[in-house]
Amino acid sequence: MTDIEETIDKAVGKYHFQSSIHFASFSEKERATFFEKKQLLSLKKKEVLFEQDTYSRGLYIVKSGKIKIQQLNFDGSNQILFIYGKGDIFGYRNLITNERNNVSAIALESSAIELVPAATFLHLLKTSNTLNQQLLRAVSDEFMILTNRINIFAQRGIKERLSLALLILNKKYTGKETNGYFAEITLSRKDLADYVGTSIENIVRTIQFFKQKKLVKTVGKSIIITHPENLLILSGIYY
Amino acid sequence: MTDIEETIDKAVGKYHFQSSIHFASFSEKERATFFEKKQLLSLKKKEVLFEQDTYSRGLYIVKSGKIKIQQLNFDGSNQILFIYGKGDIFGYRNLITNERNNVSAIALESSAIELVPAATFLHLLKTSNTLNQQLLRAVSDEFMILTNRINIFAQRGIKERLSLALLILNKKYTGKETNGYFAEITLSRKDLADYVGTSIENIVRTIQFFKQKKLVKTVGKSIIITHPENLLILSGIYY
DNA sequence: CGCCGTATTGAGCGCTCTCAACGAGGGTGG
DNA sequence: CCACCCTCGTTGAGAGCGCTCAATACGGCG
Repeated sequence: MTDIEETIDKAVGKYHFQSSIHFASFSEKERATFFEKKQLLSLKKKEVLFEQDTYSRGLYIVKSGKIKIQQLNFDGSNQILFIYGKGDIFGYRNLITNERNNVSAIALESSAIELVPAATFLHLLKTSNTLNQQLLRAVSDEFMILTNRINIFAQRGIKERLSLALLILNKKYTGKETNGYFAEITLSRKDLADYVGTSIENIVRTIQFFKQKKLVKTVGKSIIITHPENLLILSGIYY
Repeated sequence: MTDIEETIDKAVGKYHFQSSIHFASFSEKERATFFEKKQLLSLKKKEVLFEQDTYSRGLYIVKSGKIKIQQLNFDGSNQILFIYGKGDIFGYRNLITNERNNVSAIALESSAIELVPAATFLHLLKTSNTLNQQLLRAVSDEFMILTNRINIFAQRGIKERLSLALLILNKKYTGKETNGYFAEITLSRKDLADYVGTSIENIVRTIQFFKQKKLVKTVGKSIIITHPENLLILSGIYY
């Protein structure tokens, strides 16, 4: 990774997280209990993993694919809050607080998900201080990132928000199948709009603008960043 | 409290939190250790409790007064993320993650703050599973609230955001010195603007609009909600 | 009284949203 | 194989919202 790429990663890292648990620090017994009753779920594109206002079935771990976490409003508008990829862990916070989900989870592409049932998770939470400490650290970190994101949504315009969104998505969509640092972002215009918090038309126009400025290129419907350093400047999170 | 007030409280409750620890569930020894080295800080209006980019001195508990938590951007814009009042606990998340503060804390009025030093807190965190569990539950709850707020900032206009902000502030500013449910919100226009994420002029004009619609009245510089139920409808979080 | 910080009002521009129409591409059924 | 449909993306135009600059009012304090 080049210096520029590291700089970008560090700056963008304040606005998204990879939720995970270090199972290495678990005892052998804890790890065994954790995975004892796990189930493997297989989701097709657009399939719903869980619905808003339901209780969580357990803790989910993404083995492959991508899951969008979104919140639907009364007026029909929709906000995508997170996009989870391989290794990400979610769905457990509502178990801890014993509240209904305030979001839905839907597969963006074919995905394989591991489910640790609620009973297993809650039992281990009572007995394992390691798990408590790990989760506390993870959620605290994520809390900080959410505050940073509120700042962005409250203060920045669409160009800036889309710039940042694309830089985040570049990381989410990077994988061994893509060419080094630059990923092919295959999110639909609608999903992008819901992620950035604007209309589809605005997304399309802003992408055209980025193309004119040679910041990105498009291949079919997907987007590839060509000059992340300029996109970073445009995002307003770095100077 | 009337039915309407309860409805409002429930709806608005999804967008702000009262951070706290139930010391009752601590053992006598834990409680003693926790407060063993506490310090009492006294802050004047506008005095800085801690600065962005510094390490946290410890965990803060508000005994009286109000503290704003804000994040300053490169371009000079400022976002108020939270306003803490009596009983609120903060400043500890950065201790857990061992990162610098991503926000500053500044007194909105004369405030008394209890400081539990970092060493004490971190020591107890290692040994007390009760503390871990309590904090994990608190931060998980707050996480959910932040996601709800991101949705608001991403999707809603100024009228809606200010409506919600005033309803939240009404709760924060309610106290035994005020008349029942309706509080006198004394936040300055600048702070309101930084809280809602807009300009001072926009805040002033929107307040004028609210006054015309008989939703609020102003007494000097402070704002008093007169028809919270209509403000709630206007906020778009309830139908 | 004069000063300073804060609040208010006005005007104009630019951004963003909405409505509407058109284009491209993939899938399905005749 | 072609015609049709459906979904998704793109483009255009106009209205409204929100931002910025600038000027004026208000209120507390020295």
